[in-house]
Amino acid sequence: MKQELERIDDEHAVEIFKALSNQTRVNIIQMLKDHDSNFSAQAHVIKDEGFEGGVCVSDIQSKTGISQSTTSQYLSILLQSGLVEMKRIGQWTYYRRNEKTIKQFEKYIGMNI
Amino acid sequence: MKQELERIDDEHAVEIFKALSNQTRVNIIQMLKDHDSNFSAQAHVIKDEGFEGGVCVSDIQSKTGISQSTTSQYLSILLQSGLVEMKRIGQWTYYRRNEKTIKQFEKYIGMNI
DNA sequence: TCGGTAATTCGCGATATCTATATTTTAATT
DNA sequence: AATTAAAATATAGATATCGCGAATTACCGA
Repeated sequence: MKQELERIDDEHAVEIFKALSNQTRVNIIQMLKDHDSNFSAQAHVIKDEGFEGGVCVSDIQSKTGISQSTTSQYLSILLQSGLVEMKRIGQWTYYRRNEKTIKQFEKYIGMNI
Repeated sequence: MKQELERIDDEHAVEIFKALSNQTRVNIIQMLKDHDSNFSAQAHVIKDEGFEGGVCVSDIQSKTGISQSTTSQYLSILLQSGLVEMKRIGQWTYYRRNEKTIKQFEKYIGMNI
């Protein structure tokens, strides 16, 4: 995954635009924002383990309505772009938003678009 | 072209992300921002005619380095998304940024991404 | 009306994206 | 070791994007 220590450059920005140029992937980013209301109670939401806000693939999949494999691929596209980060714990892979990148991206838009 | 009277919805946002998911198109948006330094003097920059900041296709084309037909297509994608607006004057078609949409887009990012 | 220049549209092959099913990998459980 | 569940990867056909050259349209000036 993209390690955006500094600011986002044009190439990285285009990669993010690509990642967001699909309605389902935008939905995923949005539902991860409200993970509490979207994945409460029974879902495999990480509360401890140092990965707050993380949601596992199958829970995301059941929300999107698309297949498991597509969900997995879409998550890896989002991961590649840096918009989300992931952590594998046991047999689950948890994804959550990477607010740092998202903030940098916002800043990029304001300054470069 | 998209007439964004109100705020941008998800569908429109995805269209804008698609428009920006290409380096050349991002370059065009950026060079139109600095139209003064990019297209000074000799260029067919509109100073009057009520379309300040407008640059014609051939001037944009010579800056991008891609073919004239591709430039034209890219501009129509940007127009469709609402990121730019255009005005035909005589045999020239002038394009300039649509700051209103861009501002709304920025706002969308901040609130919905 | 006839050229000439600007711009759009058309047609195309190459490449990429979309999204699914099937398979494999990883890890937990019994 | 066998079973089960989660997730990733492989494969594939349909569709979309990329970017070009060629053809077409639009508009000017002579």
